[in-house]
Amino acid sequence: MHIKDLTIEQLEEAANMLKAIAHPMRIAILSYLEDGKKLTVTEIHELLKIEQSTTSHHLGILKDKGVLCSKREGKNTYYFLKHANLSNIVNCVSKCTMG
Amino acid sequence: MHIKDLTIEQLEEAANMLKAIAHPMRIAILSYLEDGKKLTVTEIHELLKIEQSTTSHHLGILKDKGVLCSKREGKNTYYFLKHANLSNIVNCVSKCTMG
DNA sequence: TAGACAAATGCAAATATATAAATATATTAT
DNA sequence: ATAATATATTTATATATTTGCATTTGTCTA
Repeated sequence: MHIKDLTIEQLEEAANMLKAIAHPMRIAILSYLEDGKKLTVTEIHELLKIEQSTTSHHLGILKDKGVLCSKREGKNTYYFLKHANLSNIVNCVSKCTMG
Repeated sequence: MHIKDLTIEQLEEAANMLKAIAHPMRIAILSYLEDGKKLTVTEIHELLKIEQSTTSHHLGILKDKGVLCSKREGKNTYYFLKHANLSNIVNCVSKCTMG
């Protein structure tokens, strides 16, 4: 199956995933979740120096659009990449901006 | 240099590129521009069956954000990928939605 | 069960985006 | 110069997104 054969629904799903990623803070979040790393909301909120609720909101968007998964452990909720190869997207677009 | 070392400006540039791509019609446009292919506005407008002005608008966004380049030849303007590896982004996200 | 900590949600204001219709500009041919 | 074709821009309306504050929900521990 080839990209050109995607239905409008599949194009929309792909667009929604990319739209979820297409935000400076959310790209930063993904960059911290490479190699199967799992981080809590608080850890990300402190790493990025943004509000807890804003962090939670961003994570919710990424989860809702199928980019991240979450797993509750006690008081904490760990977030991690749903598909390892999603790091490629961030790597690829980063490369375009870095060089 | 690693992704995590991106400045806020670079994160924003990367986000702007992804935001430009993150639209069903614009993903479809990129899928037609694989392998260095060059297409005119009219060709894309007919392939995608969307308004000419809408097509031009989408192409303008992709060009403005550094995803596409354009080259005028007579009456026609040909659009093509700025970086070949940008196809990877579309391929990657497509794979996630296809299966 | 009360208190502390972690995360998620509802809300509102500011900002950004999408679409199409109408119009404008650029290029070629007659 | 004028007409025809290809693109681009302007404009307006509708819709979506971002952010932080305040609040709520969930979980553990004393």
